Amino acid sequence: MGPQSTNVETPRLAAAKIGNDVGLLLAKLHAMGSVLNNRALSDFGLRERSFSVLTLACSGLEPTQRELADFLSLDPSQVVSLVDDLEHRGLVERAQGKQDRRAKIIVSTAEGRRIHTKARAALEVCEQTQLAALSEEENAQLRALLKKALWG
Amino acid sequence: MGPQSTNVETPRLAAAKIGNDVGLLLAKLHAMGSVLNNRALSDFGLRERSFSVLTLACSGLEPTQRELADFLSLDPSQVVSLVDDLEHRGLVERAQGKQDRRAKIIVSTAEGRRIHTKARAALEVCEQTQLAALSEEENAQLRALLKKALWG
DNA sequence: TACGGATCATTGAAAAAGTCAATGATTGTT
DNA sequence: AACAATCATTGACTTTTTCAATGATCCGTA
Repeated sequence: MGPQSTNVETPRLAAAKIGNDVGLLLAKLHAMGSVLNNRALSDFGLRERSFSVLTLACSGLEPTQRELADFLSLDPSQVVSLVDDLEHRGLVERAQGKQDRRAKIIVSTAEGRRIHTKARAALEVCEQTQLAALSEEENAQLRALLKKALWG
Repeated sequence: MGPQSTNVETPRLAAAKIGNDVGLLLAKLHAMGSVLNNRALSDFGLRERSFSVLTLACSGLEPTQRELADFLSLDPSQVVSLVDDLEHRGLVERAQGKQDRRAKIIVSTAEGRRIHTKARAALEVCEQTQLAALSEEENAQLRALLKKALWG
């Protein structure tokens, strides 16, 4: 089955003290979610990565590619590929930076926003599936803790 | 800066509603942690993956390679490579499965346990760094939520 | 103003990781 | 005994990641 599996049986190995390793817990939960997310996003020709870029492009924050790279923890060259793809499909556009002419600002097209809205709805179903074991309150708590860990 | 960066400045993009996307939050925190972890583990010739395998090998749970693959969300062929590497360096050994002679049980050597203890200590420093923004209680809470989300 | 070092997007090459199908040994089931 | 299923392994293949080099542009400083 491999990395794609969504098998959620409780493995006896969870007993190992590795089950307290935050790094591994994050990796596992992320891996599990990625499978679900990418599966759902494939209906829109998107993957987690390109969806994230599209989301930022739709945010109105007018991110530069450098900012996208920083925020998404990607190499700048990876952002080039992702934006290339989205641009070819008419979902985003490169605009010239306002203060800095080296920078390119990524903005969504109307079609991009249309796709994004639908994809986002599909993803919310995935999140519910992924965090089904958590109550609504715990769900919010998890989000808050992750955000706090990231940005204080 | 790319995926390697440990720059933790609060980016203005965090304002985007993507900041509520659990998948992205997990990806980011995981990516950030991986950089720190792999950097620390390189002193021992390990990476996150091989450390995880070593941890399970040291756990006394006598995991088979198949169990390692399932638990770590890896393809079985990836486990072969990881165990090959650890075995060549004398940190683990392949033992014959007890009920099933097809399966190989991965057990640690004395040297493996020695390295693991030291590596584990180094990783705990990383975790503290990564989760510096969280209180001790929140830290435990995060672990608990992640574990609950994974296996209820 | 002009120089010099730094930053941006981009390219392309190289390394690493992930995916997948096929295989021999072994298991459990009919 | 025969059959399908499972385990570890191999090898081919694709994708992702990493890294250095490049031209354009920005900024600080002389």
